[in-house]
This record gives sequence, structure tokens and C-alpha cells, in this order.
Amino acid sequence: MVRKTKEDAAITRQRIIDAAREVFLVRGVSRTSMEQIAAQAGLTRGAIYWHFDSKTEILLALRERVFLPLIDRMDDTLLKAAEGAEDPLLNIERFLTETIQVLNDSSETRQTYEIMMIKCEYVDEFAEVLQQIANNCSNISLNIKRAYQRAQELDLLDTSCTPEEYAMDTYLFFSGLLHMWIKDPEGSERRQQTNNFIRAHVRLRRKTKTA
Amino acid sequence: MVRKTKEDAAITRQRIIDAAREVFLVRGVSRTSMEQIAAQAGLTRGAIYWHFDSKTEILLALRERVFLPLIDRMDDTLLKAAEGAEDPLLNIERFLTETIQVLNDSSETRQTYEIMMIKCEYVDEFAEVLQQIANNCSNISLNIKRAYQRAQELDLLDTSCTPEEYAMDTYLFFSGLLHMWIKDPEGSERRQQTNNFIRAHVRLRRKTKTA
DNA sequence: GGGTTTACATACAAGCATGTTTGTATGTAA
DNA sequence: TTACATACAAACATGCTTGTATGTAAACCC
Repeated sequence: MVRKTKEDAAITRQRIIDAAREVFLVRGVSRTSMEQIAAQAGLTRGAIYWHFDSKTEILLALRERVFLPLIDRMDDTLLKAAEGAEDPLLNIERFLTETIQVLNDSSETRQTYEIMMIKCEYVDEFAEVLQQIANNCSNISLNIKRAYQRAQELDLLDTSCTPEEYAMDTYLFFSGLLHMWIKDPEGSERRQQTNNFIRAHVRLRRKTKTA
Repeated sequence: MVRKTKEDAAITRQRIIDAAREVFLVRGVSRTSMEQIAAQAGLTRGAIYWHFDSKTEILLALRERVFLPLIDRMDDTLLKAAEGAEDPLLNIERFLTETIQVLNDSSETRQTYEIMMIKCEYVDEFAEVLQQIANNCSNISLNIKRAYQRAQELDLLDTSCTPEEYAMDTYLFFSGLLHMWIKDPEGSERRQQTNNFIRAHVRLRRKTKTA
């Protein structure tokens, strides 16, 4: 069987992406050849070159498929925190735990993060990917700041720092948390304590903590 | 001139490492060939293969040269914080600012970090490097915890969280800070505010903040 | 139902990058 | 001065990867 129906082709395309993810995770992006991806997908390079122009495009497709929904979700939770919520700090806590929960539940997401973090070199055509990530991060950072500003308006926020300082502190905590979580081996002790650390992080910002 | 004296050979070896760092930074580790390193160093591959068995060994040498002194220095500052200091929180703050200061002052350190963070794929023989880094980090984490415990004994520490929770929070902050600092472009606004954010981070932990 | 396009497989050519081998001139010690 | 080790350069052989070109059978469209 050679020529497939359109739905079959879409499945094939997805199989290529899945195969690439599996091989990338083991061999790294650079050391992975088109032939290896094809073999993992049970295809030949011809199929891959029909669906994608290059290995880079596969990686970009892999990334978009996982990152865009996650970014949307994070923005959504944070926007709620900044606008409607009666307890913005709780929403910030929810933003953190939910993101970790996605990593915990979805191996596709977890593996994709691992590839983007420690199995990929950001040079040449990937420099722009780094730029996109930076943009997403600064957007998250901005929304965190708004949430803290709202918490301040509602008099829920400790007064020793400014909302901007809290926001940067939380953003850096979040960034470090993702790296730790991805790099830690599966089922590590620290992974299980993650929610504790998130709660402690947010608790430290509540005004009533010493009252 | 072919055969050099021992000192000349040591200089050549260092030139190879320097050349590799420059090429790695631009092209990434995987895409860099021995030929390119040799050209950058003004040598041939023969010279490189005499000094190093493989590209991996160059990268390891590059890493050790920068990381080991830095790790030592961080351990040193944190140990002082955990044992002798009359203000452990100030020492934690110093640990953070000093590390950033090193990155700021030494382009060799900064570039090496950038290579290890976003221009290198941790697979196969590099999986163990990741393990070493994890060990260093958990050691740092442990020393931070000790410093916070001492701060608690001296009644300098806010009581809303445990020393362990503070330690993890600071470690994740530190991890995120390094990534932000390295990924941000040179002379970025956020880089300059780094010290402010560090001070805010530590200030939040002082007991007297609401007194 | 015939032509056209689609969705692949197969085959071919060319370019690195690697590792190794060989050559060689100099330092170095006896 | 001899004998060997050192510090490279240069040449060689090999394998891998990429890109492209061609083949082909089935799906799609009118």
C-alpha cells in the first residue's frame, strides 16, 4: 500500500512527530538522523521529506504542538488572577501547580520539555526559537506582576517588597522549578514535594502570615 | 618549527580550549567539527588529536576549567554562612551576588555557561555531566538549608516557612536567575536589576520585615 | 473512468567529519 | 652524539548523512 487517504496522511505526519520525539529524547536532536526517525516511525526518509522540509521543521512542529496550548493555558490562568479573582495569590499558586500537573500527566509534554531544555542546541535557525520563548516568558512575567498588583489592591500582599519584585521572584522560582522538575529523575523525592514548595513560595507573600 | 617545549605545548592546549569555546558558542557543540576548532586555533586537526581524544574531552576540559573554581567558591561562601557568620542571610545574599558578579566580569565563565546551558545536548556520554551538575546543585541546596537553619537559630528568619522550604525556594530562584541572566542579551535591562531582585528575595525572609 | 495529484518508497550522488596512519623536525636525556 | 619521546602536519580511507531525483500505486476529481 502506498498512497493513503488524507486522514491516513495526517496520521503518518503525527507518527513522524511522535517518532522524532522518541529518538530526540534518546539521541539528542543533532545526532538524530532522518533515517533514524523514519525507522522509528516505520517509514522511509521519502515519507518524512514529503511531510517536512528538514529536521528543524519537525522539531518546530513538535514544539508548537505542545507549547502553544500550554502557553495559552498559563496565560489564561494568570489573566484570571489579574482581573476577576477574589484571591489572586491563590490563582498564582494554581498557575504553578497546574503547570506542573500537566508535566506530570502528559509524557508528551514532559518529553518535549526535556528535548527543548537539554537535548537541543540553540544556534542559527534556533536562535529565533529562543527569542520566542523569551517573549512568552516576559509575557508570563508581566501577567504575574499584574496578579500581584491586584493582590496588593485587595490588601492581601505582604508589604516588604513591590509587586514587580514579587513577580520577578516568582518567575525565577517558576523557571528554576521547571528545570529541576525536568532534570530530576522520574519518581524523584523532590518531584513529589513540588506542591509543598509551591505553597511555601506563595505563603511567604501573604500579608497575614505574621498577624 | 614543529616540536615545541613543554610550556609551548601547554599554551597550545589552552589555545585549543579557547578556540573551541569560541566556535561552540557560535555553532553549537554538535555542529562544530574538529577542523573548525583547529582553524580557529591556527592549527591542524593533528594537533588537537594529540592533545585530546575527542571533541567531548575538549568540552569536558572547557567545563572543568570554569566550573570547578566557581563551585568551590560558592561552597566556600555558603559554608561560611552556615557556620561562622553572624548574619547568614547576608551571606546568602552575598553568595548570589558574587556568583552573578563572576558571570559579569569573566567572559570566559559567561560563555562557558552559555555553551553548557543552550549550546550542548546532554545525551550518551554527557548524561554523566548532567549527573555531576545535579550533585553540585544538591550540595549547594544543602548548604543553603544549613545557612537558613543557622539564621533560624539566630532568630533572624521569618517563621512562616521552614528552613528547608526557604532553601528550596532560594535554590530555585538561583537556578532561574542563572538561566535568565545567561539567556538575556548583553546589557539587558533585567540584567542590571539583578541585584535588586536578589536583595528583595533575601529581604522577604528576614523576620523584622513586619515588625 | 481517465487524468491528475498525492503519498509515499527506492535509488543515486556528493559532501563532510571522523579516526587513523604516516611523516618529520625538534626537544631531551644518557 | 646517539637514541628516543614529543608535538605537531598532512594524507588517507571510511562511513554516515543529506538532498534530490525518480518510480509507483492508490486516491481524488470531473
